[in-house]
Amino acid sequence: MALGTLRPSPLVEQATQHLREQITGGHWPVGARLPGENALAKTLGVGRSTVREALRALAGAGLVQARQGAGVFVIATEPAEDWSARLRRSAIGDVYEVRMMVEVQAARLAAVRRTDADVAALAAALDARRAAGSGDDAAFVDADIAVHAAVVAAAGNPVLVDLFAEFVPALRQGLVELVRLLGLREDDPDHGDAAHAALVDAVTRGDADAAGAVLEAELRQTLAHLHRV
Amino acid sequence: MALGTLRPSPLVEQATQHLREQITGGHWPVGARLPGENALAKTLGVGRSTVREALRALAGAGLVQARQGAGVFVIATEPAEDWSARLRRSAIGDVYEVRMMVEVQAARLAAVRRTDADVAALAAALDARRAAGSGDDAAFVDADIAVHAAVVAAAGNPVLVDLFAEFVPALRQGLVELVRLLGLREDDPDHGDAAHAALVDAVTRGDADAAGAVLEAELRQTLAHLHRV
DNA sequence: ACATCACAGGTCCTCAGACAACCTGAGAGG
DNA sequence: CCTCTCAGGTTGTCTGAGGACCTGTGATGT
Repeated sequence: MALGTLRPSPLVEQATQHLREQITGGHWPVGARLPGENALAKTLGVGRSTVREALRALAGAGLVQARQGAGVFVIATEPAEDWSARLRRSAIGDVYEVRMMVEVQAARLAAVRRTDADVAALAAALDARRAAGSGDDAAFVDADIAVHAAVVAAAGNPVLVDLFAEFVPALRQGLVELVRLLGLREDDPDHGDAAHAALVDAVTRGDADAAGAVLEAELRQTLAHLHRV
Repeated sequence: MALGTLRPSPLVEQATQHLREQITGGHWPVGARLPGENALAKTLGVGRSTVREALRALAGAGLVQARQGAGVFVIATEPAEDWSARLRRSAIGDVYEVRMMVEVQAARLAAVRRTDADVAALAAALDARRAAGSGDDAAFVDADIAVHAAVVAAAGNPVLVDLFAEFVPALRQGLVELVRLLGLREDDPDHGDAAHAALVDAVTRGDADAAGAVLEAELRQTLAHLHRV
């Protein structure tokens, strides 16, 4: 047995835990200013550098934020639950509706901002989707999502890319199920290739209205299928 | 001076960002041992305390773990951090752009779906915003955000409500700063009350086009201010 | 009376140095 | 081959110092 587990944890971790409890426990609400480093050091009975490292750990966790000359402020009271996981628990219809709202606007932006590199990536993703048409369901869904991700990436907003990435797990789960249940790929001989090609073409041409319309039509159709289930 | 005389952001954050990139970029895979604190200090051109705080921030984010006497080890390469924290680090302009895309569509949806309870909540939020017009900046920003949250809530999609909630901390931080820096409330005698009233009115009447247009105009104006900073 | 400005105090930021606690691997000894 | 010892390197902690920055306060001028 490791005797090391009995030894007291580093002071920094004790201090971090203590401060975290003050925050999550509501003693210091959002927006509150924490006592100064010297005061905290005295209160906790540790050195100033130890307090600084504890505060830095909380900052890394997104609970506090330091402003030079002003103080350290609480910016969140919870470790912020995983939004992506919450999405997976939500109704797929609700998720898909929001995804549609975001992605249609992203496609319009992409048509305006896409670079040459974006255009090449779009073409490659479209080819990959065609190639996956004969593969298994999961691989096809992945390739399909990759095309949509490429469109979002072409909008040139990193926050947008991150946001779409949050949707991917939930989308993947829901779409694989949908494809299996309804056999969409059999209903549709070209596996939706025409719609995706039209989307990529519109973005490449820089036609925002067409890009938005084509994408919205495609997504609305899938959304209708989801509501049928 | 390895980092130059100009300090756009605290050295700790620069060091944290640099180390984070090494990890997320795959330069240091999971299980790898980072160079010693003294070595990192020399490499980054900063003091050992600064390196320690940067490492502590990464530890708080769950990327690395320090073992006394052994070294600092990578325990995850993915930012495993929550989406909301990532938003706070993103450029406020990018965040605001995405927020605009989402919220304008939400407003259109709200105009179609709002219930009587939604209408009452909207009116209450609008009144609260008026009352906060004479309060301090933070309270006013909170009341402003509450109106927008009420609009999003009226769209009747729980995923949308969650998504907007993720934006709130980043928005709050950015807007408080903006209000303080530019003194927007002084430029605008009615504190943007007319625009908000028009938005609430359009949603109440069920006019989707008007709701989307009014909101887009207001958000685009604020976005322009952000780009001026 | 109001607006503007300078300033002092408090706060965080960064560095340097010192010592303690601890882990790891190499080598001595059995 | 196994065990023990130990030296070197590493993180943990504290102290002291000075710089940079923010904010409220009071003096000043209009």
